[in-house]
Amino acid sequence: MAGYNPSSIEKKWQRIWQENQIFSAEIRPAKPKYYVLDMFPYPSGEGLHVGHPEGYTATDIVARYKRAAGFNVMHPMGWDAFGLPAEQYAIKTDTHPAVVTRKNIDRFRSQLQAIGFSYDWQREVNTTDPEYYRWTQWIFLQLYDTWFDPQQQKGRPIAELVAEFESGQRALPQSAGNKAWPQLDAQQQRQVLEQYRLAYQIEAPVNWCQALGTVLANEEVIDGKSEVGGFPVQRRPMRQWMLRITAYAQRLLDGLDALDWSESLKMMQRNWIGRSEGALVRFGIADRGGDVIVFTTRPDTLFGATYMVLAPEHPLVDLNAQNGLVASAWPEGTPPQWRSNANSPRDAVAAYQKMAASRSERQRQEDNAKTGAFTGAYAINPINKQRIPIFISDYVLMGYGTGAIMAVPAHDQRDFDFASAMELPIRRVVSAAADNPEAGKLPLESPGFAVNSSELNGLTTAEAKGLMCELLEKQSLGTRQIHYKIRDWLFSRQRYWGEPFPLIHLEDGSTVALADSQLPLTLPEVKDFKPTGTMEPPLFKATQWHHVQVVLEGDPGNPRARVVPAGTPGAVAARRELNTMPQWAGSCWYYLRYMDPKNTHAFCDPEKEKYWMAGGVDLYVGGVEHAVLHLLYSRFWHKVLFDRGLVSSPEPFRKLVNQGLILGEAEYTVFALESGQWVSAADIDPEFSTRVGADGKSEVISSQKATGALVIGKACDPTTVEKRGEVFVLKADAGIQVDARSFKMSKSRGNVVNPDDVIAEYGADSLRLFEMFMGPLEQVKPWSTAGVEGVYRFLQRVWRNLLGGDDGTLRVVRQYPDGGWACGSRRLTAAESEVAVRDAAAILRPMHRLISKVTQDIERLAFNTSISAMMEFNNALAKLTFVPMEAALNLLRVLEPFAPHIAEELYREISGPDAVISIATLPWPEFDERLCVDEELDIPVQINGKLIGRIRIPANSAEEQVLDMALADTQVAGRLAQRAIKKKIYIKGRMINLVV
RNA sequence: GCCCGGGUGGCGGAAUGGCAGACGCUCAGGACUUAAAAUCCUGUGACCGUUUUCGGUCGUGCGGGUUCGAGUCCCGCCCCGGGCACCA
Repeated sequence: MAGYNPSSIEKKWQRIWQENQIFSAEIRPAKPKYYVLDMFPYPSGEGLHVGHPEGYTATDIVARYKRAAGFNVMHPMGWDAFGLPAEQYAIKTDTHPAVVTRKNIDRFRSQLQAIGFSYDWQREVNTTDPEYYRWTQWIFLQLYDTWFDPQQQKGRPIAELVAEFESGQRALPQSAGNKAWPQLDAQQQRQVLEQYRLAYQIEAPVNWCQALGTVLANEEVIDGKSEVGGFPVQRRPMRQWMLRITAYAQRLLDGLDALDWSESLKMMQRNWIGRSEGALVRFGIADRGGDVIVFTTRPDTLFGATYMVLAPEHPLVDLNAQNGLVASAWPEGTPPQWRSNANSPRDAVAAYQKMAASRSERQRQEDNAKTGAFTGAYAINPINKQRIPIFISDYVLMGYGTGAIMAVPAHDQRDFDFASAMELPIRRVVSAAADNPEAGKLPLESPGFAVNSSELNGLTTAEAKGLMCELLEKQSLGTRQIHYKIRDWLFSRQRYWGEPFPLIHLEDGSTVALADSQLPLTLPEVKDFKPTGTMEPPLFKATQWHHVQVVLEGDPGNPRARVVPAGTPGAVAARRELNTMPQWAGSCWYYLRYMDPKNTHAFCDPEKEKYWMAGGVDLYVGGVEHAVLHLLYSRFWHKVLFDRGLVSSPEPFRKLVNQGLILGEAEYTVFALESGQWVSAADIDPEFSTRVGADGKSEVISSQKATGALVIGKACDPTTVEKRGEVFVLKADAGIQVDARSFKMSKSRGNVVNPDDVIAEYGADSLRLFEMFMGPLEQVKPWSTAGVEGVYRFLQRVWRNLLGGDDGTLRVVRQYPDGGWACGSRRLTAAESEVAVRDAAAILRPMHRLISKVTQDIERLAFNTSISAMMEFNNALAKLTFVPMEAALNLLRVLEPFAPHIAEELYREISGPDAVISIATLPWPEFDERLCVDEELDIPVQINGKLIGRIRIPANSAEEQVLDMALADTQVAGRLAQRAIKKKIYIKGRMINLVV
């Protein structure tokens, strides 16, 4: 029998699985379902990297294990294929994005298939397929047709809102101008409804990225730059589509509690939603009337409010507005430090607004110094009627709360800093608890007891908050308020490669949903899909597609539009929406489509949804980078679908695990000046940057701390360094510290590992095995080529253990009913049979232990220790002369989820004509708890917690017997001498401790 | 600054409060070989003593505590990674 040669067996088995549909999932009501899901990839032009197969292998192991354990498993894969990178590439190479996308998908699919994942490929989905995005559009229309009822905390159909308006059960909004519903015309009714829909359009400042030619969601902007490409992003007013995710903020927050997700991930979502409890407080404007409303989380400190601050963009300080509060002359007695060398408040405010507008988010963050301008206006503190000055400052953000604050410098660091700069009064209203080490200091931000606060005095901070809210509410000066940081989701993009919105704009300015029968609304085939260079989307150029004739159907206040040929009676001219949806749209619901991917009547058959989604997806694995984007968006969509009765579970993903990043191979970097003289890593600036050196290899550049001289770091051979204490140093010069770490894989570093290369050299099974053997799934870990060789050697040993002894013979033996033993077709001699019996007895208990260990470890996703257990068992097999068939089959059965190709091949070889078509169809082996422990155990004996010796006992010995044996042991007896034993402790099967 | 993770040999890591370092890598020595590779065997936390069998001491970031017993639990620090951050 030839040795282990992965390339000759892997393709073969992939074909057999495919041809026999081994992994197809159909509803089998008798079996419990198990839905195991991967985050589907964005098929980039780069192809797979080793990070993809990490999570995919983990889910594949669980899928294969669960199938064997009697579950009906759904394990699908698909493509998240709309989006910017493909479009950017298409523009650069002047290829249609559809062509680029198709090519990338084909590449990804063949790469994934080469790894041998047990996907049900008949369920493959592709977000750019019109038959898929037809339902993305349809679900968007459900959002468009839903309003959020705050009383019921639930999304309801627009028709129910109309009914409530009609019956007068619900009051119309103020914008309806005191009219009743039937008095409004159709256009007015549509406008009222727009204010309630979960999908709505507004003209508002948005994140515009000139380089990408599109707007971006808040979540896609990091430090004022686009997440994709790192281009600058500006705030600009534009008409945009928004999704009212804020309505679901509380539901999204509450839903997290019951989910089996990591605490850190839940925390990220909680932070993003950003709930804070406080109050809205109304401050009257002095001498002028009107008021300013602020949001505060510390209503208890209202007596300490000594001034107010508005954001520079606040409407009340808009110098062009009618109702602005900025004074035209400095009030009498304005101190010079408030005047900022300006002739009037108007000048000061104008100058400050200009300065603030020119500062980027980044600059604002980096510079924490407090600046501002006095508006010349005063407000009245509603609780003590004090006159307090009103300032503007960019430390107050228009985007949070009301864009205005009451400043309490004694109990807020920022207010304290501003008050110090402007010489404003600071009034302590909270006294710290006695044990608080910060007691004497200001500002005091921690809770304590109210002081200088009239009727609040003596109350704890929590009590004072409550009482203040009551006082405010009684006098109509304010209300309790829960505020969320999360903003509505900006949902439109000015790009070509996305789902078109199924919406029609009428000439009267109202917007109407397209009729369901007209879905999918496909992207027009255009030659020129490039950004227009203006703020108009590329679809603007598809004039024919863009201008249409429609007829309206249904309730005139809430109609649907059908595009008809020109000249159709009743048709009116209209335009299509030209924006497209963002990349996240398709991934918001793909896990639902897998259940019924070819359905042309619904996004998913309700019966199938009920079966597969009961309790949600059972296991979802993917990268942590989607913590607040995809995972929040799809929870939102899911909850809307749930409210509308379209899905049966309130949360989509019951258990979620983030796989850890895989870093490049560990590198040792030694630093030197340009002269070549070594510099210790301890003596250089820890801020590195990288570049490509003259020899084409990547270099690290930094500077020498003492002199500032340029220092160049180059990779050095691990054999030239050694560890001294905490650090690595050069063997040649122990004074020179070397930087030792692993870097994120990147093209520029040249440390990217391509799975194709690993498969070509070691096979898919070794790739899978190593990815799992590296360490815990969720942990960040460095790649190691030597490690891949390690698992490859393990697989070779398994192969040789079963198929080739040292002399090249089959080593697997089986016993016939007549009691005789055979190795293949050869009967064993009497002497050999005796050996076989002994081997079978020797391996019995290790075999049960193996099954037990692997079973439990897969359940807790501890794949690395499962593999260790298999290695140990295989090492035990190597010590035998013969390998009993049962031991071999069980090893292969538990190996199959991890390394399926070799398991299949060996199974076929050793079981000959009895073999079933695939080992994957065999049930998972059972183990006997009693056979998992050895018959005799070595038990360590300690005296006062110190190891003295060990005794050998029968496994099921009673405590008393064991202790007697311990005391009888000569080693122990000698140590004990005649000291009295105070306490005897026996932990069953573990150890003995004698306390003297 | 706030909130999560995490710190165990040369490296990746293992260990329901019960023999720390499983398993793998690396390295060293040996066997096989004309030789090399591959393979197999042995050893591989540090220090000390015998320098061969063997024996001893220390050891899970640091300092304390609980416990018969702590890598594991509690308190206080240090360091690393990640997230959020002028969010009122």
